[in-house]
Amino acid sequence: MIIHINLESKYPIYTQVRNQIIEGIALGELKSGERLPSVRGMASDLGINLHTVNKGYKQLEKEGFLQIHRQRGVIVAPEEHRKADDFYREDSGHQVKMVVAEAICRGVSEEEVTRLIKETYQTFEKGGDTDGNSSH
Amino acid sequence: MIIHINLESKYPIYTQVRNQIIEGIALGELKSGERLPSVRGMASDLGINLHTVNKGYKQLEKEGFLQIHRQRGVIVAPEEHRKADDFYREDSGHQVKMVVAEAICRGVSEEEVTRLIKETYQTFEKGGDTDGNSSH
DNA sequence: TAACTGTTATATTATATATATAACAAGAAA
DNA sequence: TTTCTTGTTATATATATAATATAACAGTTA
Repeated sequence: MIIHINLESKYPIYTQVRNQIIEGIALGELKSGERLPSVRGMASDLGINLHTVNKGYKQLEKEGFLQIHRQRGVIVAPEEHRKADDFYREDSGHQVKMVVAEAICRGVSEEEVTRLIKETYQTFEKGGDTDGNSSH
Repeated sequence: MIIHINLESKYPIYTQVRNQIIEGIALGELKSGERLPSVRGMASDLGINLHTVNKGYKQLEKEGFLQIHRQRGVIVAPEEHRKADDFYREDSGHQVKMVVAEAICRGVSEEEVTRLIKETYQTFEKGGDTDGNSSH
């Protein structure tokens, strides 16, 4: 999977790495048990420091998306391990709250937001999906 | 309108101020043309520095939510002035993308996300709404 | 044995956040 | 007119975060 770093982004580099790995899992490009590049390999590919990659990996591990073994490397966690927990629900609840608040302020209706959600789901799920992310 | 600052939050103080003002507008607590406390007044109320308040106000002005006049103070911008533009659409599109990606990774269905959107809209719009934020 | 793994430690640089204090200029109110 | 209030600008300081660089460590794998 290919990750693009935008040095002009308002998001820190390790967050861009984190986000794009989550997108990769959602797209089915990264499957449970699949191995990710080593921190040195990924850093070298992206032209960034290994500690920056490590910071993104560590956050993903804390959030349940990855499993890190000191010598075996980094793999995508099994689905059971990344189930929705209270931390996730609080976090996504806050994000949705702000998206909706901004939408209301800008005169964007619930139907428009719902359509955007639907379209976004489709962009993630249209392709091949062999990791059990369908039929939920 | 009452703003609460959480010094332990992962969000900077000026962002908390910004977010809660947007929530206030969405809730109808803050109406178009309504005046906000001066930077000094708000800072004093919250026990923070006036520059921190100013930073939040400035961002909201840039985003079209507020209008700032050098001597007259700060007012909520009229609805026409805070219509959805390309910057907003790109920004909210990215936020929605990440919310959906995380949801898919955690086995949360489109229907569940849609329901959360609906419930969030209701929490904002159930009360009085006299600022034209209905029927969109 | 040699190469590779994430980890830890130390150091440095740059940027972001938050505060403190002072002064400015223009509008509003007395 | 004088006084007060407004956001703004400037300067300075402190702290936290982000990113990099370099080196070494301890197991795993080849």
